[in-house]
Amino acid sequence: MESEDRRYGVSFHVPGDFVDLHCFALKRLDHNIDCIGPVRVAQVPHTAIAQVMQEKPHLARLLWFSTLLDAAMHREWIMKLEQLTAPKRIGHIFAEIWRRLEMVGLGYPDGFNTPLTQSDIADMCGATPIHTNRALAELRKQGLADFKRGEVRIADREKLENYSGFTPDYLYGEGELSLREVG
Amino acid sequence: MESEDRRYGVSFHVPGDFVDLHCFALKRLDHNIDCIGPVRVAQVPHTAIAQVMQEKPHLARLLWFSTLLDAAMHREWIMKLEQLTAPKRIGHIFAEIWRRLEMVGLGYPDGFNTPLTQSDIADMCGATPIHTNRALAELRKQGLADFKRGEVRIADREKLENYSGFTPDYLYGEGELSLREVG
DNA sequence: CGTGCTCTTGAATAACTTCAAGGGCTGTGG
DNA sequence: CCACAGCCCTTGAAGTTATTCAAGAGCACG
Repeated sequence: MESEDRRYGVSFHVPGDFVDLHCFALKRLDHNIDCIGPVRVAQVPHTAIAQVMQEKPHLARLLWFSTLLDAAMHREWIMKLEQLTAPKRIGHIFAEIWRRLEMVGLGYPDGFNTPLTQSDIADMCGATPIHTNRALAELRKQGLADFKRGEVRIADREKLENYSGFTPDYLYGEGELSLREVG
Repeated sequence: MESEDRRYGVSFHVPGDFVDLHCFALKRLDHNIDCIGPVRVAQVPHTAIAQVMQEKPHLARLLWFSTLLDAAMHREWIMKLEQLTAPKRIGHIFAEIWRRLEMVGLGYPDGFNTPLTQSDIADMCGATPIHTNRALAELRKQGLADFKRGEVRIADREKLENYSGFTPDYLYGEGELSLREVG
């Protein structure tokens, strides 16, 4: 809680996400976007969004919905940071990553893989890398999650989610407004 | 960081804010809304929003903008919780409240008044009321801010904002898209 | 004139950071 | 193929920040 120039994470994206649609309406960006793993990017010019907004109200609402999803996730992160200890924060973010990867078909039955390092996780959990390392050891010891160089194995999903106070509601995964419908 | 049923705060509103526009597009609410002080409320039926969205694209974009502002504030809170110690978090939230009250003409040159108690502040800063109390004493001692039963006096704005790592960018107060233009 | 809420203080414990050092894996150049 | 550099992870120990438990003071309202 000292160093001025430490990086901090406010959210993350999985393949398929519309990245930083926010800057379309905000006009200016209040954060940076870093790539951790390899990425494939499609760009959407702002003029195209503006046109879609005008011509297809249903799609406009869908775009709006997608940014509100980001806000809902931000709120959950705020809860996480205000209420949970480091091991629980990490368990919580693991639960979120796993669910979100599954939603785009990239999860496994026993966990997931990620390009994130322990330092990256630390940045997203408001802890030092060292403390994060010890928290990970704790999760491992308790049989909740096993992180090893980007491979995360989770024996019992319910156990981990209960431990971390995670409920997937805020991901709005059931939505009839799901983005995936539009292809 | 222990008790299960503690309340936590993810944001606050000042008079004039469109409260929880999010639930229009999300359909379902992932948080509660508490009134701390006296309030005056105007309700907007969802059907009216839907109609405006369809007929006035410019207004639709304004509504969208207003929810993105909430998301930007969420991000700043995440930074605050990940990076700052309790006294700085409190200084930060004081700076934000002050600015936002000023934007609607409710601030004073030397601070602001608020119905918030120390416990409420604690809920928004992820600290216990006791620790919040000591952090407030620290701010007082350092001449940064003086909280006394809802009256907050700030001698030197710049000093407080520097101390707390606060910059008002994320409030997008200069916007040509400012909500106030529409009346 | 108490009852309840807000605020304050003290002391013991827990959570987290910082400083310091070392181990393990991977890729690269000699 | 080996040596080395660099990153990622791990561990120890001391110090700081925050929580918990406990108790009491100040103020407002009925």
